[in-house]
Amino acid sequence: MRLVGYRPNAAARALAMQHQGAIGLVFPHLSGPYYTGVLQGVEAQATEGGASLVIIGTHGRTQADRLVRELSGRVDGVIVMGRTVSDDLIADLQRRGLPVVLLARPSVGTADVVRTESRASAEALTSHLIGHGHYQIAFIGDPPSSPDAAERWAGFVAAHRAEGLPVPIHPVVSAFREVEGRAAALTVLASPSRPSALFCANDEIAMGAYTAAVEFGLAIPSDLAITGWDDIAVARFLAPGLTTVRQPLGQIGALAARLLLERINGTRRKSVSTVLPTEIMIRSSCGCASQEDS
Amino acid sequence: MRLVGYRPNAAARALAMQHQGAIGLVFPHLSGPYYTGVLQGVEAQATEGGASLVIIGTHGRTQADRLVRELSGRVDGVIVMGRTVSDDLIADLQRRGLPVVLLARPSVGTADVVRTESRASAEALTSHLIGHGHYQIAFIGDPPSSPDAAERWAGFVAAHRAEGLPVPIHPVVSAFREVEGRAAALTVLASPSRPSALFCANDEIAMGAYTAAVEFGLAIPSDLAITGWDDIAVARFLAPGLTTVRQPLGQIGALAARLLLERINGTRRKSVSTVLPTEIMIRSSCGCASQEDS
DNA sequence: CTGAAAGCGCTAACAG
DNA sequence: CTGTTAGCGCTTTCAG
Repeated sequence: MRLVGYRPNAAARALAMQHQGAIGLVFPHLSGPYYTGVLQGVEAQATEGGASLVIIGTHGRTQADRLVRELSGRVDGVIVMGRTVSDDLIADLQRRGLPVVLLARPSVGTADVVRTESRASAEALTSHLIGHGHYQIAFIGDPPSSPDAAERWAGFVAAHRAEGLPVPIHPVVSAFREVEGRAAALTVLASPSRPSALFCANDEIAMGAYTAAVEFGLAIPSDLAITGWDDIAVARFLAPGLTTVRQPLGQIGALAARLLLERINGTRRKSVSTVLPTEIMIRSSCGCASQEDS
Repeated sequence: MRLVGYRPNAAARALAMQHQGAIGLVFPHLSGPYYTGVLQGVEAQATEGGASLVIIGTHGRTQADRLVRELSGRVDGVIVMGRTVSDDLIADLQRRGLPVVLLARPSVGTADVVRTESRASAEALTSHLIGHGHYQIAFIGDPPSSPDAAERWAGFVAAHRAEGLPVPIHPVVSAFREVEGRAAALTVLASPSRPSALFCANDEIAMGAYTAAVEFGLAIPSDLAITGWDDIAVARFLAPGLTTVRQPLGQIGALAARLLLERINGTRRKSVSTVLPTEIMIRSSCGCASQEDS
């Protein structure tokens, strides 16, 4: 049997070997550089490891659990990002013996976890703003919707406490999107107790805040200081340059994929939890003197 | 047999039904908003149509054909973007009866094709620059590497011809990336016959050109006019606002996915070729007076 | 060491 | 209308 052009049937092989040769990635949605940055890392490592990558966005759907359960049948393991599916589902997948890696998400059972340091950086960044003389800083974001946002909020609060300032009660709610960030910033800028600085939970919110500042005729950073999070590509192109916190997006995804593949290949048995470092990128929007952007 | 918690085995089902319940997407890479914008549209329509989405980036690999051939066994149809795999492979997939949709790529056989209008817009945009008094315009991009870039170059050349200007001989080569755009712009700005305008094949190249202009101490648009392509989110945040051409990224991807699903479901038999319209977004970098960005 | 046979878990065709 | 059986194409085991 030396038939040239013979193509093995993937489904038959998968059935016989009980092995799909594919991994799954579950994310909330794909808008913005954050998720796509992580996706890049996952994609690279998946093909590197000889596995296909099946992706699914939950888009806040209520039936996300059902979709992911269905997905789980066609893959050898799953990477779950943020607040996409219930803890129950994740526990269930593990119970069925499916390797699961959690990304930017609280741990469940024995699943491997990949996170980035958020709390200490948020505290340091907030202290930095306070050091610039800001005593009224608004936090724009939505902690309940995202574990990462929750940690940034915690660090934000901690800095106020450490500096002996009144502890902020609640954030100005905004999803991680530019339009919502603009709306939230407009609201807070119109309030009687207008803050002198905005701590935005990510760079897209910060972009919206820039727009809002322009609409209010406020100069950044003299009238209003702004900080972001993620250090997306545009951060250095904003005028003035956006002070923000860089996360190694590609590395996060790559690491998650590698951990998953190790579990699938049986290379590793004990679960690991990794926290990747972040880096505060000081530019001008926080009030620091303009300098060569890096 | 009313066992609760029964999970059908996807591989067995796929084998029995000769139907994978999945579609594939082949792209060169995921960097930048263009491909991820298209991906968003594909992802949304795939889950909408009840199909899983398997993605693969070729990253300029020489073995891209092999990878995609392997992928083709696990899906019911494939969307192929740009210059990722050989025409031979595409023809081969069709021969095996696999539905194929081509995206931003010349047609092969009976495959459905989704493209955006490029040539006429490029000609109009070039004429616009000429209308601003520019007689020395450099095209930065790499036509051979991308069918879209090739069309933009063709329109660029056509405009020179139509306006009775010397016809440009060749483009300044740069991949669709910011760093390469900056390098290409630096080269051309250092040349003795420095152009007064840069027609960049996409917005990321244009961003690199902005950086290069700053490094040369050139003011945009008075010393150097710049245009881009795609209208990515940051375009309006650049200072000055970037004049560019908007493509409906999400729609492109969504349409491709729908066409593929129609073929898979057998809803449609005759092949279609769609050209989606683009829109020139005039901001300030071309030399037009600053105005409210939209 | 080579070749036949028994699943893998499902669907679809077929009897009863 | 319900219950049984024969594949789907591969891997793996077991005889020969």
